Amino acid sequence: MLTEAESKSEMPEKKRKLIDATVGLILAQGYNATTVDQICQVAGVTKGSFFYYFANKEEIGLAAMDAWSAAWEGILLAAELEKVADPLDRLARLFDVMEEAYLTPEIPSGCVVGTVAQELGACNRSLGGPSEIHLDVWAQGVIRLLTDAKAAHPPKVDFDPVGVADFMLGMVQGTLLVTKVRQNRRIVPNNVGHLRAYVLGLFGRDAHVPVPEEI
Amino acid sequence: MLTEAESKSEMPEKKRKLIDATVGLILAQGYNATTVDQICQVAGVTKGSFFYYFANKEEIGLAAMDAWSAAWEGILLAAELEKVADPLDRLARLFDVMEEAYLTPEIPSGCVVGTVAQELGACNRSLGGPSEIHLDVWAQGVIRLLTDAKAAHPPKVDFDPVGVADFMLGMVQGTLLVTKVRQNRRIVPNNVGHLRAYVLGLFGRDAHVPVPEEI
Amino acid sequence: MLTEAESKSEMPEKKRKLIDATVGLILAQGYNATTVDQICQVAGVTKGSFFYYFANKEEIGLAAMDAWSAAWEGILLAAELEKVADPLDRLARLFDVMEEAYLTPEIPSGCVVGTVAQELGACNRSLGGPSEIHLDVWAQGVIRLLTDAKAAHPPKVDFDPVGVADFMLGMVQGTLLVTKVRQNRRIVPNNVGHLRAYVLGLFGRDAHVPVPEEI
Amino acid sequence: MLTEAESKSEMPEKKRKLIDATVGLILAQGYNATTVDQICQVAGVTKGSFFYYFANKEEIGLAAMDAWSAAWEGILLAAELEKVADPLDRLARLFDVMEEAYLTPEIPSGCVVGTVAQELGACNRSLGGPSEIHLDVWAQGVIRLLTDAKAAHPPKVDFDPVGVADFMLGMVQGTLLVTKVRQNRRIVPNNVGHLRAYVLGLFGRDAHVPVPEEI
DNA sequence: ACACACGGGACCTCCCGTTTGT
DNA sequence: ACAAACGGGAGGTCCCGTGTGT
Repeated sequence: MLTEAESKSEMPEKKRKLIDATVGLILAQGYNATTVDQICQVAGVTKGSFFYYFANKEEIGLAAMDAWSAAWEGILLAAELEKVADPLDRLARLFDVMEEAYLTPEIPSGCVVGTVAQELGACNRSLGGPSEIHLDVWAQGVIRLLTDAKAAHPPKVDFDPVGVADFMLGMVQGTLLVTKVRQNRRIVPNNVGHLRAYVLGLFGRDAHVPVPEEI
Repeated sequence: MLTEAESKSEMPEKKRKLIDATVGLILAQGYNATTVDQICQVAGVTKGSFFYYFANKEEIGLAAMDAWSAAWEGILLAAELEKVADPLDRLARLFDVMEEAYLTPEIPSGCVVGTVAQELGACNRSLGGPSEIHLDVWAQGVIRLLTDAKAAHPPKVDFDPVGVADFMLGMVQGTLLVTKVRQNRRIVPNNVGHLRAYVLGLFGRDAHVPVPEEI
Repeated sequence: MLTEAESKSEMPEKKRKLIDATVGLILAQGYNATTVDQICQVAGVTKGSFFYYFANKEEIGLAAMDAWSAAWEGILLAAELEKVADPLDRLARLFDVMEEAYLTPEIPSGCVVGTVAQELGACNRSLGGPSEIHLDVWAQGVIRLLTDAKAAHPPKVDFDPVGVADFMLGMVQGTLLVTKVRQNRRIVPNNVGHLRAYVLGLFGRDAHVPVPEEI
Repeated sequence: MLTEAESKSEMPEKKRKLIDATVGLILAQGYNATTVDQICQVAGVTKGSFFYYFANKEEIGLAAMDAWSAAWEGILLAAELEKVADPLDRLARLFDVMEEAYLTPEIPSGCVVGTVAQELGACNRSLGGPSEIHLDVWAQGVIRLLTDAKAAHPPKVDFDPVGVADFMLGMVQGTLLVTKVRQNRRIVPNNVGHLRAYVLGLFGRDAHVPVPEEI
């Protein structure tokens, strides 16, 4: 989603602060409960500026999702997945990156895209549509990894990369949702562990199934 | 959650209609976007009646979650899981029931509890707390099944029933979330299929991994 | 105001409780802030009963004022003013009775009639009118005392009993108002003391002017 | 109370109109019966503007009391009390100013502070507290006058300036209350007359006791 | 590029009074 | 005589977005 003419780095500071504030508020309260005034207050910016940069609340919702996806891409880039030679190792590395990212305290738990999808997916397509696309883009990345791995390592049982990617997407979103209500990230390593065990297991590669004493 | 003195069946009709309307609206738009006026209109009831039965919007939110959980328990009861002798078969049956339920067109897709949890879990504990409890109750039922199955059938690899139940909970919630944005239930059989394959696989029982041509 | 066919003593208990609750609530919060539901709750009665005994909220407001005036008459009766032979002594006794009554902790401070008069006097004559009459009835009683005293004891300076009664009425109402905000009755003896000193002074009778160390 | 950075003269016009409207409405109907919509309508301002200037109804209640007190200080300032050399003459002049002010038809009869005190003094301290303070400030001004007068003119009988100021405060508030329900100001000169006679009498100075034919 | 003032409508809540039934 | 259910509307608050000016 860095297709915008104006990438986040070369963005006016006020605009960036507004987006950052929106991301934080959506994670904390969801989209509907977040008000424009709140965003402005947290960003330390007046409403005049807000409506200069964004035509309406929806637009900053889109921008927040874009920023969120870009941040996630940044995490993957920083992980230098492409430097891992074997496609299956690359896939395995993805699970580690995910677990690490979702446990980093500096990154608020939750997912802006998933939150918007849950709240508006069914009733507001102008935001729900883009949220769906963001999720699909995420899934496509995973599909590519799975396909490459399949090409390099014939799986023990045949599977559809699309289906497994959807399975992983659901797992991730559900884990973040439960994490939010429980207000702790305890289940992250557990859920990612089981997911890794399953997916790598499809390739016949043994992965550790999480057991009580570890957690 | 049928512990209330007043079960849904012996409830005043208007109250029942209000709760039903709320369930539908929360599934469609989420909690925050649902207004009291909307609920009344859909239920065909006046606001005077609404506030006779519910002190405030939060209270009907709680009632909607209770009704939702009760409905799910009703589905499990109707499935007569307890009549399945072998605990592992019982567990296997659960996946079938889940898949069937999430695909029944009469039951709107999504989960009231999960929706409330996503929107309010982190910022409104008076609703977030109960939503968390509902999720935990669901998980506990699964934990029981897993424990019984473990007792009857030594698993191929050891696992923690609590962790696996959390994994399943996350999977279910995430699947419903993605289903909502995608506006179709195509991933339900896929995700439940993978989940079944993984969990039964822990017991060494082969389950069919979903493949493309089936979907 | 015992002209009602049904005096308070031979009143149904529920009706009496409703009136008592109303008196207390008006003293505590005023007329407008007092709701019918509140009255019912404090009285331990349902709304069905309320609207059986009173056509609307205004009517119980009138009844509360009547009850309040009746209670005050009861205090005067109990004080047996008429047994004091000398009219001026009778007048002097009135001040003592007032001071005592306004300091009795069991009697909530404030005046139902004055409160209604303040809130509705200018904009709701159906309650304001009767409140005015109640005040006038009080004043007339004082006028009688003053007139009798004047007849028996030629005053040092001539005065109009009506004017002095109004002065006393104003003083009493103002004192109760200030007492209410200050949330203590400290000024009661002070103000009644000055009032007594002035009125008795008109007759040349020395009355103690309140001084600091007493209070 | 002119300590606010923003005195009424340099206030946005809409804000001023809102306060003026509130003052008028509180005098006419009291605080509780006055609605925000009414205030806006009388002021010729929309609700959007109202809530731009005032966070809530309470806040404009405070502002109305401040404005009212400031207006009264303005009257005293205009009367140039401080130019009267003799402290006792100054005190005497205060009675004239009061009588004059309370009889000016342009100034609506009643007292915003007293009205709020009566309605909310006992049950809403966020408004009751400030109303109490306003009354105390008024009393303190009188205490100063009485103390100065005592220093310059040894009184005939000793008295406590604080007690006499409270007496005067009660008298004023009560008079305004009765004036409101009677819907005429006839008792103002009478009550102020008696009050002046009493207070000046404490200094041995003869003041005219109001007699019938004058009124 | 940004700040302030403003408009108007939606939303939750509450409250008075009525209706229906016993 | 009383209780429960209900109707409908008003009130306080909030919130998105617009205008005007600099």
